[in-house]
This record gives sequence, structure tokens and C-alpha cells, in this order.
Amino acid sequence: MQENYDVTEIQNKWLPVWDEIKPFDSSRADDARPTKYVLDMFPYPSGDLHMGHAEAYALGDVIARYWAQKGYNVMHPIGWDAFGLPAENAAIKRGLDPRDWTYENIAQQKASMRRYACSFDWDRVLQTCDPLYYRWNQWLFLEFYKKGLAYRKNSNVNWCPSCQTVLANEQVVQGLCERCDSVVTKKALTQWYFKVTDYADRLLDDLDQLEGKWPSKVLSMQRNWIGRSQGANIDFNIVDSDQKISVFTTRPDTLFGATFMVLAADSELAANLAANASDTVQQAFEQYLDGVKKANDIERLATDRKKTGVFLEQYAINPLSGEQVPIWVSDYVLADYGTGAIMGVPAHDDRDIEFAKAMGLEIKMVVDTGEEDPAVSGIATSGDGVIVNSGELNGLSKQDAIAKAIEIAESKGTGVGSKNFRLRDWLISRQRYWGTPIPIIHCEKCGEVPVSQDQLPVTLPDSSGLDLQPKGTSPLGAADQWLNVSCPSCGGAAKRDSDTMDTFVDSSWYFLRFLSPHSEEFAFDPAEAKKWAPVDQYVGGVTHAILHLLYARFFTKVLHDIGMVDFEEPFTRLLNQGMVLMNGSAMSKSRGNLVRLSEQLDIHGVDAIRLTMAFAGPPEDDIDWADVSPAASAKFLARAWRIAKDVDSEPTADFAAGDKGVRKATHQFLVGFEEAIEAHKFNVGVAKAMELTNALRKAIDQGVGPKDIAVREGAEELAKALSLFAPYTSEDMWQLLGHEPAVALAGFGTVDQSLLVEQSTVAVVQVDGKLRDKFEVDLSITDAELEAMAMASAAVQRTIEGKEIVNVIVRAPKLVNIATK
RNA sequence: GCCCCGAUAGCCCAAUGGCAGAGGCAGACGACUUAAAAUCGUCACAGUGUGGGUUCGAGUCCCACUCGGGGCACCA
Repeated sequence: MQENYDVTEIQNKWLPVWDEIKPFDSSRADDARPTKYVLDMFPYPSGDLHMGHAEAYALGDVIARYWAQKGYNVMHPIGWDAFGLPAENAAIKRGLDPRDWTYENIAQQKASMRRYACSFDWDRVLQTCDPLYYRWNQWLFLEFYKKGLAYRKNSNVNWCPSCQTVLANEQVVQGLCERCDSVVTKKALTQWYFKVTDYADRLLDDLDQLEGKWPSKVLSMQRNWIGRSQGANIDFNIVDSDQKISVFTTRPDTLFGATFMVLAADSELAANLAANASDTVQQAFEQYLDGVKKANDIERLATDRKKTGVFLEQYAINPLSGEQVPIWVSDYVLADYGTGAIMGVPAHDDRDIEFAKAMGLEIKMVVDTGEEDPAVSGIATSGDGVIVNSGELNGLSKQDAIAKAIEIAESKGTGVGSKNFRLRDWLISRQRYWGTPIPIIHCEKCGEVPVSQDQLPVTLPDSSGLDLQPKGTSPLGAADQWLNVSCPSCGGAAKRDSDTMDTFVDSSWYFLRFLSPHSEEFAFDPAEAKKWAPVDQYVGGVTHAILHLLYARFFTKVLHDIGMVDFEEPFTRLLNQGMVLMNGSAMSKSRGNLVRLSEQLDIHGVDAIRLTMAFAGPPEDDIDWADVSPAASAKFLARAWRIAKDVDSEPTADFAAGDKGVRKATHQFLVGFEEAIEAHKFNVGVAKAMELTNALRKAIDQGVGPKDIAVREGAEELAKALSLFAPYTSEDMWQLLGHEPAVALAGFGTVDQSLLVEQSTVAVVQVDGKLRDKFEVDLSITDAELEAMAMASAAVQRTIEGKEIVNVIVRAPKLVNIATK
């Protein structure tokens, strides 16, 4: 046994032992422990692990190891999100096969994770690029297809000219591609979609169930993203036409204030109406539409952009007032939100008043908010007030008028209460190679024909001979042998769909695949799902707050509806760890502030880095590597290790004879530590372990000495607690203390409440809330006795001298507060 | 523009409405040592961003503001 704490030595010593005994095997048939499912977001295999992974997996491991220590059978699996653009791009650059490149990275990351001593169950590993996995992507796609939840449509989609592929709405950030920051443009294409909007209400409403269990930030981001608005659809007839304009509005109470209509320039209705107009109007419209199509999102979203538009020289009839109002087209109305048309109420809408001012249209106030008339001030008012100039709505409040207007419109058959969502359907086709082939065959005669589910997987053809260079159409379109098949329906010549699925499809259900990762019979085994799912604790970065989590929630709800799972939310609790920064900003090679994980591990050791991640602060806060001290963590671990080494007694289960003071410190620690970990205050938990270490050091050097059995008890609990953060050190401590591995499963000691009962406490005396005196009192002291003691205090007498006492608050045995005037 | 989160010592961070300090970094001093490192120990430092309010008592609850971070945003 070594004399000194040697990081390298203990790292080399314990890894093979754990491989042998597999402390975190979650598949033992006779395992009677209750279950917990702890999941870390699986990594993308691009290069080796970095500091961000190190934090995420250190924190996830604290939770997994905590439950293991508490006696649970913890499933803590890991896999790789192995399909996707970065792998493909990197492969193109180096002329490699994306598959080889991916698997090499996986091997490297896996080795790093093992060295990092993550408590993963290595028998449950999966890779999404494995046909064994993506076969079930296809199978699920076909299930969605049967339910009408997977469909193809032509529309103007987000197009990244650099990645040469379409993007989901969620992958466009501020008009830029989230991957490469290129300006995203629009392109009319026929693409596959998942009908997320069918689930919009449930995706929004069910967030309430997660209140307090998910970070409120994520909940609000999801709510914002789904963006439900309540209102009404109102129909406006068009003068001298049998067409009508249906608008969506959240303010039907302002119907009488509508002084114009605006259609999205790129909407079908706009085109129809323009076609009926004079040649001059048609020309102006065509010209305007051209300009709109050319504009990208960056230009379109510019906040201070002037309002533009074209008057169609046609009029609509307000269904309530009967007034005729002019019909315009403009690009400030979006074709794919609501009905693609609005009623312009300039007095009470910022955008409409801008348009009205630009075009010289009438501004008619219908809600008197007490502010200046918008027609005069030029500033729209949107607050509550009294309805005016609005016929039967006059005199009502905003809320009442909204209800009344809907009622009237419904009774007249010219409108209906309705709601709209910001959320759009999920575009899942990608024109790239390295992804899951869409299991559909296109036949000229039969149209879309799904591949039979028992014919899956449709495997990805070998990449050799294919041009993976992005060129706007799928590389699979050139894989003739693969592409050309006979139609399953009529037997005629047909072609496979050559697009691949968005990789977010892969990650939308992987947490279920871990239940039976090798199954060829099911996507996941329903019996295992009953046992383990949903995930008790999910851990990952807030970067996935919208995309991945929304899609996974959507999948779960669909799987629930087709009877595959009996729950509707996939992740019961969510922890978002912060980022690891260096000198205030995200690490990057170009910034020159990159800290290499492997280097840190070499210098300080695995345990010190893991401990540093946990101790740096609350898990959801960012860690600035410049603010933390892994060297100090290593020093602490050595200090803890020496405690175990100094213990000079035989292993026993009977600690009753130990020193009461030391035992009390240990048992207080147990209470505080578990409380801290359960609340995910890992930094506080570590601080408590440091406190116990300090107390034990003192006991050994200046107190009862290393032979007292209470010192052993404290050292053992310390080792068990440290197993959450520092697996190598704690295992070695456990051995020094004369035990067999694994310390990770040893189980915390049972708290002896009798040791925690205080005989006396320190009572505090305040005058006007300020501390003036304190003394040790018996716990059983009465209010009257304590008050008498307080009043007798010289310090108190001095303070209250000459003052009038108005009140005395006594909270025996802790506190007396004397209020004076 | 709307919504959310945060602000405590030189620094990172603790504190069920009840003594502002658990822990750490950096710092000073001391013990051990021929010396240094390592180790062990002792000490100092803020009244909680600003202004109000509730309360016997506010870092903690309420209101307004400042600063920082984040989300949504021509979404009708």
C-alpha cells in the first residue's frame, strides 16, 4: 500500500477492478433494488471530450452515484448521437468515410469517459448511426406516417446555402444557420414534416406538470417558442367578389377600428386577388412580390424597416360595421402564420399604425385608454379601456368586448373564436448523406409507398463512389443501385426517397432505446419501459432547451397515443449545467482561451477535475476556469485520503463507543450532505465534506486521536460521500479503511438522531433587530425565563437605557428581540 | 418592445424571515525543517447593486430603478 497519495497510481489501480466487478451493471436479473433512470445528454462524436463534457458528465455522475449509494438500481447509460453534418463535413474535408471517422471518434471518447470514471453501464451503449438503431427511426417514421403525423408538402423552406440543406425553424437563429452562421434563404421545396402542431396545446399545457422540476428558464423558453395566442378568425367579404378574407386577430374587440386589410404578399389569396386587378396593379404586385422573395430573414427582421405595400384597388366589408375598407398586400404580414391576412387596426397596433402612416390610411380610435387619440399622437394604444365608436360593443371593457365580438361574429356566421401558434411543423428532410434514409418509395403510378415495416432497415449505402460534396440535392440520389427499386405496391420501376432524416429524430427517442439497446424485436421493450421509464433525472446543456427537448416531448406524446408508453412526459426532472468559460468567454481555439481537458486531467488527475466541476458553484451557473482551482481540489483530496490512512482501528459496524463529539460531526454531515445533494447543491455538499475533513483532522491531531472508532466512522462516511465526486480517491480510501470495493455501493450510514439532539443552544438577544448579547441556554428554557435573562443582560440594559420598550418578542430557546421607541 | 434569471469579502460562492460566513482561492502570521517544499495551525477583510415598503426583526418577502445574463420579437 502506498505511503503517499499518488493520483496516477490509484487511477491505474482501480479501473481494471471496476471492469471486473461492474458496480454499475443495471441488468442483473435478480436485482431487487428500486430503480432510478439517470440520463446525460449523449454526445456528438466530433473529436475528443472537452471541458464542457467534463462538467456535464461529472454532474450527471454525482446524481447517478448518489442514488446508487442510496441503494437504488441506477440505470445510467451512454451512447452517441452519431449521425449528422459535422461528421460528414469533417469526412469530406479529409476524404474519409463518415462512418470510419465517426467510429474512431467514438472509440476515443469512450476511452476518455472510462478514464473519467463515469458510472455508465457499458453494456447499454448505442450509436444512432448503427442500422440496429436507425432501423427503429424508420419504423417510428412509418408509425407516424400511418397516423398522418408524417407528411410531405411544398413550401418556402429555410435553406442554408453553405450547408446546402434545408433547416428546421428551430435551426435558424436570428436569420442565421445555427451550425455555420450563414444567412439563411428561402427555397420552395417539397419536404417531409412531422405534424408537431397537432400537439401544440398539449406540449404547452403539460409544461405545467414540470413546474419546479425543470428549470423555469427552459419552461419559459418552451412556452415562448410554442407561442399560443387566443383570438378569433373573422371573415371579411370582398366587394364584387365571391372570395372572402379570413383574418386571425387577438383583438376582435377592435373590429370597428379596422380601416384596412393586409394580405401577406406571398400568400395564395394575394395572388388570386391581384390576378383580378387592373394591369397596373398586377404589375405593381408582381414587382413587389419579387422584392419580397429576394429578401432574406435578416433584412426582413430589421426592426426599424419602413413599411411597404401595394394597394390592390379592391375593398372588403367589415362584417360588424358594414364599412368598406381597402385591401393591401405587404411583407409585414406572414403567409404562414394565422391565415396570412390581417385586419389593420392602426389605432391599437404598432405595426398597423406604421403602415397606416406610411400609406396615408385612416386611424380610428375604438378603445379609449385615457391616452391621447392615436389619430393625433401617431402612437398606437394597446391597453385596456372603454370601447367607443363600436356600435353594440360601446361601453364594454377590452376583455368583455373581446368575448362579445366573438359572440356576435359567431352568431352571424362570420367568425369563430380560435387560437394560433408560433410553433410550426417540424421539417425533417435533409439533403445530406450521413443520416437515416426515409423509408418511402416514390412510384409514378402509386405515388408515395411506405416500405413495409418488416423490410427495415433501409440501410444507408456505402459512401464510396458517392459525391458527398453538398450541392443541394441528396447524395443518395446518385446511388443508382440503392435508389432504383421496384414499387412494393405495383412492382413497377420506382425510386427510394433520397433524403435523410434530421438527426433530432434520432435523439427524440434514444432514451427509450437504452431500455433494450440490442433488441431486434422492438424499438424498445415495453416491459423494460414499465420498469425504468420515464427518465427520473435528465442532465444536459441549456443549448437544447427548445429543439431537442421539444421534439423528445412530442415523440413521447405520440408514443403514448399509439400505446407504446404509459406516460406523456419523457424527463421527470431536468438539470441544465452551465458552460465552462475561460476568462469570461466561451473557450475556443480562435479566441486562444482553450483549456484542454486531457491536459488538465494529466496535471491534476481525474478526481480533482471532477471535484472542481462540482465545487465551482451551483451546477446551472457557468464555471470560469480562471476562477477555480483544480490544484486546491487535488490538495483537498490528498487531505481526505490522509484521514483514511491515519485511521488506526479495525473495521467494525459498531461505532457506539466512539467519541460523541466526533460522531455528532459525522451524523450532522450525513444530514447536511444528503440534503445538499438532493437539492442539487453539489458545491454545498462538497463544502460539507471539507468541513467534516477538517473536523476529523482536528480530532486525529488534537483530539481523541486516530484510534477512536468515531474517527473511523467519520472517515468511512467521508469516503462514501466522496465517491460521488472522486471515485478513485474514495475507492482507495475505502481500501485503506480495510474494505472491499466498491465504495460506490457501500451505502451511507444511518443517521442516529439521538446524536443530533442538542442539550443546549445559543440564545440571541436583539434590540430593534440588532444583536446585543447571546448566551448558552438549556433547550427546555421557557419564554419567561429567557426574557428575564435577556432583560438582566448588562449589554441589553446599556442599549435600552432611556428608551421605551414597546414590544418584546420571545422565541425560546433561540431568540429575544426587544423593540424600543 | 414583451418575458425570465441574477447582483453577498480582493475573487468563486454559503446562509428554513432570526448572530451576514459553511467551504474554497488569493493574502498575512506562526509551528515543523539546517533550509525550502509538503503538511499542520492562527488571523484579517463585506453589512448583502440603488431607493422605498411590509415586519418586533429583511441578504431572504413586496414595489420601483440600475447594471449584467438569457429567451421571444413585424406572430396580428
